[in-house]
Amino acid sequence: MAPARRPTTAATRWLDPVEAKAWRNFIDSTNDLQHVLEGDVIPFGLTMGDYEVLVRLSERPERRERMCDLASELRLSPSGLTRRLDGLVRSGLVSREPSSDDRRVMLAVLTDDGYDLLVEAAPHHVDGVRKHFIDRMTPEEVAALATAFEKIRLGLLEHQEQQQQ
Amino acid sequence: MAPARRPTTAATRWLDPVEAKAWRNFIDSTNDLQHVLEGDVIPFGLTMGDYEVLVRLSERPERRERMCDLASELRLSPSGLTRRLDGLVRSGLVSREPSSDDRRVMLAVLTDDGYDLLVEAAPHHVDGVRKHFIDRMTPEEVAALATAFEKIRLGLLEHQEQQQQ
DNA sequence: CGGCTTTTCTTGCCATGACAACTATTGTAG
DNA sequence: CTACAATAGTTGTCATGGCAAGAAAAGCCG
Repeated sequence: MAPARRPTTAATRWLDPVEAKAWRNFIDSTNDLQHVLEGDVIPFGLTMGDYEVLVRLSERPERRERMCDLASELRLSPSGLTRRLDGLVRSGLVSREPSSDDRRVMLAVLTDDGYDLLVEAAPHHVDGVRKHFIDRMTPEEVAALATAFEKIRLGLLEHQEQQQQ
Repeated sequence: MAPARRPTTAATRWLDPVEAKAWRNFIDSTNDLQHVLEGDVIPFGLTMGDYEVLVRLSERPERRERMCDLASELRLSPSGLTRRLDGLVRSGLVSREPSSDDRRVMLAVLTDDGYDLLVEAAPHHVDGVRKHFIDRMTPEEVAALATAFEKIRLGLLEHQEQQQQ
């Protein structure tokens, strides 16, 4: 997005109309989508953030994962994850367990209650994803989007690795 | 996203592999993209939220807009926008001006300083959008994405209008 | 005109999450 | 083996932003 009146001296390649439309529609959709999907998990007493934690843990062997790995998957800072887990532990959906390998490490473990709630909530979440996202597109568009965002994701990953050095 | 072991009784149409990939790549990209683009405007003392305010105002006639309209464009609550403007007003990039038409209304006005800073920052932002988003895709993918997200956006808009009734 | 509702914005209070500082543990180099 | 560095997690403090309540203005209806 650019200011309405553009500097004439810039060497920047501005977005053409199609590119601008892609970008703006993407931004707006992302925002609205997050809000709408939030509504699908509220009846289960969850935020989308909570839900994401349960999903990621459910995908791990033994339904457990190191805090730092979970944090980077969820794009949360270490402290952010600590506090998110505080809430989930209070509700009994997740428990903390010290690792036997490395005594610095704390494992987040999905409890049976957490798993049951996830199984209950997931259909509603997926219905929402279908209704507002997947089923709005043609299968060709879905496929194009999958490959496009795969490239975007990998590009971002590379960029972040470079930054760390 | 679904739990790793799925309920066998569900009537939900789960996501097939391509759909799941599209969804997950979209989610992850969105998160990372926001973080990266944030970095492009930090050198100008801005957050992406601030930057968005400046952009929207710059696109309006007279570079001014009613608070409530701006809030809904930016997907911010009224109070959220009030506080965001507090910061921008303090930095002198935006000023508040009561409307002469309707004395309830407060107009947010982009100052000359705000406009100048936007003009300075925009090339860097657009470079980032190109590098990490637009230029990662083929032109066909960009076009497909523009139409796909157009439909998604309109679908969400409809849904939100229905909810309001 | 007089009251009732609606709209617009602001403020109090709260949840989320980031950064920096700190502790504890592990890895590494001399 | 001992120091030093790197890693993992928690806590204090702060900024962001949402909801509910309130104030002020506008619209509507009898």
